[in-house]
Amino acid sequence: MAKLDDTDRQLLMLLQEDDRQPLAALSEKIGVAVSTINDRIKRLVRSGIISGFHAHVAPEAAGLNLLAFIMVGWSNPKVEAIFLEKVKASPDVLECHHVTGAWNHLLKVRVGTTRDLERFLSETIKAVDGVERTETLITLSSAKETWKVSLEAAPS
Amino acid sequence: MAKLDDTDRQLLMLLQEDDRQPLAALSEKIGVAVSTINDRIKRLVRSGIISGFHAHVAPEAAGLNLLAFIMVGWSNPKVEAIFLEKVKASPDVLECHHVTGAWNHLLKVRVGTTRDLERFLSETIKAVDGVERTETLITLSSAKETWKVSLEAAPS
DNA sequence: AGTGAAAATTGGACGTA
DNA sequence: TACGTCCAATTTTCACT
Repeated sequence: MAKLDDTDRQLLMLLQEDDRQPLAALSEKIGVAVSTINDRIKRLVRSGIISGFHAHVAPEAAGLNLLAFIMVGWSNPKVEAIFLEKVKASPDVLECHHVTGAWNHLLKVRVGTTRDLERFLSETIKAVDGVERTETLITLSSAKETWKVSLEAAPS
Repeated sequence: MAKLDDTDRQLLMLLQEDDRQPLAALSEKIGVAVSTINDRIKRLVRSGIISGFHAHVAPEAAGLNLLAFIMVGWSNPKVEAIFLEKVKASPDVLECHHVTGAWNHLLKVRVGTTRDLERFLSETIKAVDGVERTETLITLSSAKETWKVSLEAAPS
C-alpha cells in the first residue's frame, strides 16, 4: 500500500469535505502548485486510496424518513449465502456487516415508514429460510453521521 | 419539499455513483441538453436535495482496519449532553444514533487496531460520568457498505 | 516530485423559445 | 423549464528545475 505524506493527507481531508472545489483553491490552501494537486489526486485515485467521488443525497428528499439497525441471527451456516444475496440486492439495505457476538449480521436500513420496515422484515429478512432471530433498533435521531476517514496518524 | 421528476432521479443516481463525470456524459446518458443538466444540478444543490460532493477514502489506506458498533446505555438523562459532545469531537466516531430499545445510543467507530478500540472505550466512552453499560460488536467483514439513497419510489 | 505557462476541455451565464 | 451558443474558468499536458 502506497504511503501518504502530509500533503496527501491534507488533500484527502479537503476532498472528503468537498470534491468539487477548483484545483486552484486546493493549491492555495495546501501551498503547492495546481499541477501538483492534479498529479496527486490522479495518483490517489489510481492507487485506490480515493475510492470514488460521490454526490450525497438527503434521504428525506427521497422520502426515506426511517433509519433502522437490524441484527439477524441463525444457527445453520448454510443460511448465510442466501441471506447475503437478498441483502445485497435490496436497495433498502445500506450496510451489512458480519459481526462478533450473539448475532450473525448487523444491517443498516433506510425505508420510508414503519410500514415499509415491517414489509422489509417479513419479505426480505424473515423470508430467508433459517433466519431465527432479529432485533430491530429504530433510530430516533442521528447526532453524527459522517463518511470521513480520520487521517491524523498515518501508518509509517 | 421540492418534488423530484424522473430526470432528477436519473441524475441523482448517476451523481451518487460518480459526481465527476462531465455534464456531457450525463447529458448523453439521460437524453437532455448539457445546459439542462447544469440547471438541474444547481437546483438540486440549492434545494438541499444534494447535500454535498465528497471524495471517499479507503479506510485501510489510512490504517483504519477495525470497524466496530458500540451500544451505550445510561439511566441518568443528564449524561446525554456530555456524551454527545465527546462523541461529536472524536474522529474515531463515524456515526452516533439515538435508538429505541434497551440501549441509548449506537455508535459506528473506525480505529486502527483492537488496542485503539480499547483505548477509545476507556478514554472516550467510559470516561463519561454516568455511562453504565456498553456492548461492542466487532465487524469481521462487510458484505455491503453504501451511501446511495434508493430513488425508485418518490413521494408524490 | 514540483513548477509555471500554454493548450484543451469543461462549466456557467444568457437570450430565445 | 428546456435549449444552444458563447465566454470564462478549470483541468490537463509538457518542458524544465
